[in-house]
Amino acid sequence: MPPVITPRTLKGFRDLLPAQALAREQVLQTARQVYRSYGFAPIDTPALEYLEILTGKGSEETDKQLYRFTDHGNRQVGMRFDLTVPFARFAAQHIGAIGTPFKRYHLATVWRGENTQRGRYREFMQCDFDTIGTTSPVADLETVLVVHDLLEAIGLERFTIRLNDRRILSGILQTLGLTEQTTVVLRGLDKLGKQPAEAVARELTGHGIPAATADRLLSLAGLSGTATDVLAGLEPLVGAAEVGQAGIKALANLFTGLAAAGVPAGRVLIDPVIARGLDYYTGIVLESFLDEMPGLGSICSGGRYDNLAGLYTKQQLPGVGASLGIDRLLAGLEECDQLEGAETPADIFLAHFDHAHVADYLRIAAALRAAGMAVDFFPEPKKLGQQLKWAGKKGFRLALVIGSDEFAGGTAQVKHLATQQAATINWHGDLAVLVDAVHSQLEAGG
RNA sequence: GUGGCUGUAGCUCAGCUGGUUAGAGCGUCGGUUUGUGGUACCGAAGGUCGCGGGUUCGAGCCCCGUCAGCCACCCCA
Repeated sequence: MPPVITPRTLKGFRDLLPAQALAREQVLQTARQVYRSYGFAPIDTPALEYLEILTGKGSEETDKQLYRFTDHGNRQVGMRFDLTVPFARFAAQHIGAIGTPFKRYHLATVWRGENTQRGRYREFMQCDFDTIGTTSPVADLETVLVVHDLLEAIGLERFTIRLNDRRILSGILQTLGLTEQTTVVLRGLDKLGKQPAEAVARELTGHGIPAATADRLLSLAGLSGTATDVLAGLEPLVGAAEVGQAGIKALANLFTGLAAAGVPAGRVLIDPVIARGLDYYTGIVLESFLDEMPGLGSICSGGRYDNLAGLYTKQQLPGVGASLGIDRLLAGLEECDQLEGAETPADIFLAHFDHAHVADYLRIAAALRAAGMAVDFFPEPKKLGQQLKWAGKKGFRLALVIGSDEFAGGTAQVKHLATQQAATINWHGDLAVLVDAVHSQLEAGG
């Protein structure tokens, strides 16, 4: 007997059981539907890229997190750590074929060799969508609308989209004379949600920023209320800086658009502290949070950038987009027990009751499937009670019980597994009648 | 990557200052006589106490390492 190998998965990598995989697939399907409803088209790119493509940005952080290796052809290879960089390469390479404006979505797995935490894995999926080749505010508005529609379509009850515009921050930094310390300031502001204001203030003054200036920056966090209120509060901080004024105006217009599109007030608000770590954002930036779990972090983030593919082409490609972190979202929902527990994708359980009628069962199952219903036919003629117990646990909606008595009488029993209510169908051996009856039972079952 | 906490049956945990064959609830499986589940009763299976090493007459309990999870920093989905 050879020793068994311990079954295990790598840190940050995990298996999905049916309930989790079904939940993920359902969200993916929702994302596809919403993205497509706005005209975004799917693309795909390889999981592996030439290392130079991925490290081109030169950020040491991504360098550290990259999974990299040398392949058998002695090529330096990296695994993609997001979908934006591969998209930039893709756009640069194919812009002649796709033309602008171009709207794409991309649902795929990415890998980051960073430390794990709740909702943070080393392998996870992102659901990106972007519009490139236009600087129109309509595209910005549409991005927010897509995020809103998506979160709503997923069935989230309580979520908040937080919006800001990098130009406002730029304006404030200009007015305060802190343009040189942009990185330090934005990083500090980003922490305001998690850390006490004093700690952030200390960090800022530690970088040589005068205490009075730091206080003005921190006052950003105190701004709250409606979009109009917050923007009014930002005016004096932005002062005469033109970029900042442009940002304020853009956000004001954006909120007008959101209202026109029917987004409920309160779903989207302005958070002047949102900056987003990535340095390529230049216009609006957004993050979204589950109201119940702010600690989970943003589940859907994005923004506008001036030049997506500058590393790979001379052509300037502005764009705007966002990304849903589906695994983080699902981790959050699972923790709140908000995931549906079904372990089967099929609605109908067909009991294997009378072994002599296997051919009939197969015929019935085929007819139901042909009508678009998913049917699971139990493989063995176990005791009916056990079959029903199994079916109930798996989360089927209907159980179809047809034994020799039913076959003799041309009837069938349909059982709603959740409520235990049963109905008798008279189909007289006519499959079409049976299919219709089962279908209407499914609809009725809610 | 750095620091802190944690790791006992599928799940949630108990296991007194280290001492004989490691327990409970839930779940799973089987049964409570012939064709009907989630309630009740009976019974069974399932753990080399994450893994490896050390200290000890003796370790689930102590020490070291390692792997994994959680939290913070960092960064982000």
